[in-house]
Amino acid sequence: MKYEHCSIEKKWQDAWEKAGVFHAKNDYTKPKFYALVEFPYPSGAGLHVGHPRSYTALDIVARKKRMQGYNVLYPMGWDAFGLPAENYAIKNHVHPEQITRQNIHHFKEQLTSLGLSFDWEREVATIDPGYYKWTQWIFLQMFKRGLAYKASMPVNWCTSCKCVLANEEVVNGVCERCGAPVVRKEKSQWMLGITQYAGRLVDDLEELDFIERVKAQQTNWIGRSQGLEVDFQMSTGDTMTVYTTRGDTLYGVSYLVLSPEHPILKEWKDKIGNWAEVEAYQQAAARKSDFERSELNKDKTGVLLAGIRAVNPANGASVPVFISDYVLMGYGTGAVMGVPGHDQRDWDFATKFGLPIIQVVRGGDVTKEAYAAKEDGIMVNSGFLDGMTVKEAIPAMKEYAVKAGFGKLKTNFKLRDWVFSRQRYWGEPIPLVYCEKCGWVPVPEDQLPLRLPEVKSYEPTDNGESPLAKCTDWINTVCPHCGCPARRETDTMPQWAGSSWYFLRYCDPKNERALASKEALDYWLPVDWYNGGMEHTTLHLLYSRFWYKFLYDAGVVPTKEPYQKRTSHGMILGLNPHSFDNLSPEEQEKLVKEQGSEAAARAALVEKYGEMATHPIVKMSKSLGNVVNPDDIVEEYGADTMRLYEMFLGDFEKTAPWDPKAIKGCRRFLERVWNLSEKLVKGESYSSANESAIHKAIKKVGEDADNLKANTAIATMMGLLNQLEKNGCNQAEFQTFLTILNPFAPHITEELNQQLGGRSMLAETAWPQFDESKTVDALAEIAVQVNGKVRSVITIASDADEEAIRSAALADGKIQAALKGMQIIKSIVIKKKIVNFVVKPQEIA
RNA sequence: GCCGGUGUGGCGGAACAGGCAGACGCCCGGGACUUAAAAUCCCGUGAUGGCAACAUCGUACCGGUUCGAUCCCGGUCACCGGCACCA
Repeated sequence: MKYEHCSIEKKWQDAWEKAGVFHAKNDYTKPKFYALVEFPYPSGAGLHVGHPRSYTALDIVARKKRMQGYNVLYPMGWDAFGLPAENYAIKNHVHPEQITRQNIHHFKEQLTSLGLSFDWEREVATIDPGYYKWTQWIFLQMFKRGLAYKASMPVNWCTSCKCVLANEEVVNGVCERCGAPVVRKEKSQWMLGITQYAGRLVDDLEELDFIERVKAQQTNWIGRSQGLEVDFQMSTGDTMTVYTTRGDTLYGVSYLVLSPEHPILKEWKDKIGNWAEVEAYQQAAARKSDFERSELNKDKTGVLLAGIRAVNPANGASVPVFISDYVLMGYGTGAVMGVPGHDQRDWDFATKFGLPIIQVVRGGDVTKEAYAAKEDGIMVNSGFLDGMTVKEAIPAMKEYAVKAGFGKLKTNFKLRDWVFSRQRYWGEPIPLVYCEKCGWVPVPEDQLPLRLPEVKSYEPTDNGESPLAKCTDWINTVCPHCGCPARRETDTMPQWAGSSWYFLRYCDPKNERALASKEALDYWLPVDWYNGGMEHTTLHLLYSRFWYKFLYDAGVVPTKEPYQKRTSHGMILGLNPHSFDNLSPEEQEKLVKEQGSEAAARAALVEKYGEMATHPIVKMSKSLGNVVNPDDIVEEYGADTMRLYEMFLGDFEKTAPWDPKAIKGCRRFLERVWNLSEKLVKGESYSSANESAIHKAIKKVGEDADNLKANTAIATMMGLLNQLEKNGCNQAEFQTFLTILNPFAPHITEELNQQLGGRSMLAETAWPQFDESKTVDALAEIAVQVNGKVRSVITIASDADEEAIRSAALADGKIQAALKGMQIIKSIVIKKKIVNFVVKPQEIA
């Protein structure tokens, strides 16, 4: 028989579904394991080869855990609200739901064809009213606790999506989603008070098993700094508070500088001698985008506030006051003290405006640049701080400032509150009503879900209103509180809303009375292992931790943190067909001949295709024609081959290029497994000399599967197969081999197991045990070195003692030759590993 | 600039409680089978020298610790990712 992957894979996918082997049990007495992958946005493009990398990795973990007797929850769903479907709907005049449902159907077929062991009974979609009822419910709980509030403020406005964005959605001044420029716009928006959780979101990372770069990135993004607020007496009679993390440099202050948006300026209007100039600067600053203010304008500008002076509370010195757009209103107090000797920005500003530069930490040359003092720098010109190190001076000044009454300790965060409204149609309606008398009033919980109304046009508007604003029948309602006429909120929630809690719904997806039952949440949470993309670190991952912590405080969920372990897969890239390195040898030769040299050939490619041609490995893109469609791979090689290759192509956490040739190696492996099985069926192969190799493989494959090292697990099984082919094997050994291969290549292993007379599915077979004593070979090969260089290898019983090993080494012919005329000074013997003789030439008597 | 990560054959990558560097696979070369090709199977494959046994050199670079370093320590360089006028 031939290995026909198509029929075999279909057969077993149907069999698993029929038997329901992947359904999580509602038996809360069993040990549980909750494995989670990020649910996809069901785009029209269908599955990308990147998706299965994550899904297969945790599928292997989930399948193995099931075989080990765990009650495993490995669910899948759809993050189904979102702009692409809405934009498609606008263009083609179909309802976004219709196109989204089609895409979901297609995605599900694709996922099923990969043999992923998702529990489809627990499938969820964020667009189901039965689901978004609870998204709305959570929002209302936040509203009731003051965590959702409406504020008018400058927001990020995407000029193409015609919609506001959260700070996390703006990347290098452009929209994270569509790449269009983002501008500032003053708008009234619903906000979520994530900053109230900033401290906990940093601190609680510590006890979690998250990969380092995720922790670092979140910590960075939250950006906690602990410093001091210092009050300066002003000539205007009031005080100005500045924030600093470097109180130790207070003696080095030569000016103060405020943000041009600082509200106190208005109050000082009459006292400022050059108000017209100040006002002109304010207006110029307001016109600049954030991007211009930060990226393009490192050159310092500003205006002196004529007639205003400030008094340094440390030494009584009077210093001038400026406004400059290098100071941000949104951080700290919107005012900073200028210490040009030790801060490069202040140095640039002071140099431009001819302000004094006072050195307060010894070292560097402050006439040339600011000296960024290290912790062990010594304070000078700083009164009572003189002679201290910077490290000592920081707390000393804090203590002094607090005692003297001009300072107080302050912690600041870079994290901003979450802008939560979107002016689009295809999102969850915000369940609030505005009443002239009562203000914002929640839609009563028994009226949830508040459904999206049908509209004629999904087009976003230029004036910044949601498409729902045109839907007058829906908007006009009565106040649930007083019964007066009232209007509904027309903005919708961002896509991140539904994905902030979806993993809770999987625990109990059909519950109509709660987002999930208490028992289910208590049993399944926290998620034991969550894998997802790095691009979600400061978006989805941070947002969902915040929602979860809120629900913890509200008594809904049982733990402080939602995810015990977080890993991240590297992206799958493609080969660049325009790179010299990826040309065939013939093409390379031809091009070199044409251009004269390899360097010239490379230059010609860059000339033709741009700088891109210097990168042999690039993101897959339609324009390069290097996009790989998973369906094609499944059809040609089969899902098992696809799974193996996705896992074998490199270190899971690193980016890796898809090599269309290398996948053949995985297919060959499975064909050899198939052929060996055929031999066994015919009774042509037998032997049992493989015991130790089998036990080693069970151990190694098991450990690797638990540690996201499927690549080496597969290499181990390839090595084992090489041995089984060479030695021959018996049926029991082979079936053990099939069992450990099953989580990786589930279809072919089920089929062969059945052909060999296996009565139950491997998916329901126990993961084999290994015997530690049998993983040890009776004989060990030991390298023998002389002065650190390997001169020979001896084979000796593994349990030989040091003396026996030494004697055996000394008896070896090659070693005797190497030791001739040498005197052994020292010998190192490490059992089962190595012998090293340290020698020097023998002294001649 | 700050934070995190990574540098190993022609390629993807193994090996890190310090102990034979290059597992496994791809590519490539040779052979078997075939009328032939594909597929399959066997052999070889870090570099240099040698018919060979073998020798020397090799884990980005410089230095240190050690009997012994891809691994630990100090410094340098390059690349990737994140943040960035956050005081």
